[in-house]
Amino acid sequence: MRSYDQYCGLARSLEVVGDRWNLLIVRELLISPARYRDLQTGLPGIATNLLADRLRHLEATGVVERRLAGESNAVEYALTAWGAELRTPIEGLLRWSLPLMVSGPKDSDTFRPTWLALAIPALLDSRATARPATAIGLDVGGELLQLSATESGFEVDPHDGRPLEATVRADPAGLLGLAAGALDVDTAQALGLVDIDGDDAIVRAAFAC
Amino acid sequence: MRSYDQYCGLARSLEVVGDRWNLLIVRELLISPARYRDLQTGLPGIATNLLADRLRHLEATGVVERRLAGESNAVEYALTAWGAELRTPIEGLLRWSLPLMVSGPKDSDTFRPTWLALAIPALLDSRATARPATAIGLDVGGELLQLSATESGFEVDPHDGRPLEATVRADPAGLLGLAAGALDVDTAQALGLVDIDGDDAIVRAAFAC
DNA sequence: CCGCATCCTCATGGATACTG
DNA sequence: CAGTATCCATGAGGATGCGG
Repeated sequence: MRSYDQYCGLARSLEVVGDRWNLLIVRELLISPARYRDLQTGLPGIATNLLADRLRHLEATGVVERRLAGESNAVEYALTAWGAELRTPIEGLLRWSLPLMVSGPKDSDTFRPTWLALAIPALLDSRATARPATAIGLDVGGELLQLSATESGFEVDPHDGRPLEATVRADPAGLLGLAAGALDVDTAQALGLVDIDGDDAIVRAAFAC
Repeated sequence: MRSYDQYCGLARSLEVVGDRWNLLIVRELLISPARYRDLQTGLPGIATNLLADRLRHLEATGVVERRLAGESNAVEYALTAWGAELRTPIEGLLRWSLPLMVSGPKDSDTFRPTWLALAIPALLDSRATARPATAIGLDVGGELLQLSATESGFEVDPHDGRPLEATVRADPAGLLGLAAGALDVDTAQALGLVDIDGDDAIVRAAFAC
């Protein structure tokens, strides 16, 4: 990134994360630390030279940490504490993007259920008042995720095998609509966007907050 | 901007505002609607073909509105309601950028006092508890701005001529440090970063919230 | 003047192949 | 697996032109 040469926080932020792919790499690492190969598959379409380039830049600027993890001293990338603070502006953009998402995926779009691990909490937290202590399974695209309420907000993680109070088989766009409050459970069911297994009062409570 | 082809709100946001200069154009328009020429001077370094290109794109995507204003039917650009909602993620990036700003401006950096109209409220509001009803003058780079507390948060605008309770002549980096709480008034004065004219208790109260 | 459009050059991005 | 190297396509930057 060529410098903007402006003494402005936004310009300086963009010199660090404004280049193409940078924020999407941060997105992947906010979901979880990852290997080089994981990043390639989580970022369909990125050229390998660009990924290497961006990772070097993000490491040099203090956003990303490169470390050797595990038995085999495998290369692993993770966010630094400062890099993880990008969660807030990214959640802001996720909320802002809602009008762009309601139309659903294009045919050419790839979709990874793990991306919901950022979007659902961002949408729910922005309107949360009561927080039921709930663990709900989200079966989206065949992958089972787990929505749970914590003290600090909502979390979506890979299902860890613990018993779930209900399971929602859902279409990605429908799930976002529910999380944003743009859609209620009855309508979503009527439209065939979600299919609830178990007590749907639990699901209603979680998405009605 | 070439599409990322991902059904992810962040990716779709970036397809709208992720290209170089886009968010800086939004910054200028968050400060105030502007003419083409105003944007050129507020965005030093932008090529005129790029500015025209970006404005077309932002208009086509519904972020910016182009309208004819004033006597002479002069072309004016302003944010749409949706575009103005970018204030939240931009404020997030402004807060995130603080570690990049404490070192002060480079020699090659340009600086425009109006940029503080976004940064100061973003930094103050993130830690605001009590809000004194204060109108403080900010004399930075020779331009007089006015910091005032409203119900919804802090505002920085061009000085409108009304009486000020105090005036702070300040260095940009010092002012950001004060707003972020990284610097207190005594230290800033001792370092010669700020020079207070009038009752400095007012200034202390405003920046200590 | 203002609000762009055109032209040209050079830096960056993208796709693919290849390597320690 | 974790990247480099290479080559081509695209986009950025700067200068200039031009109608209103």
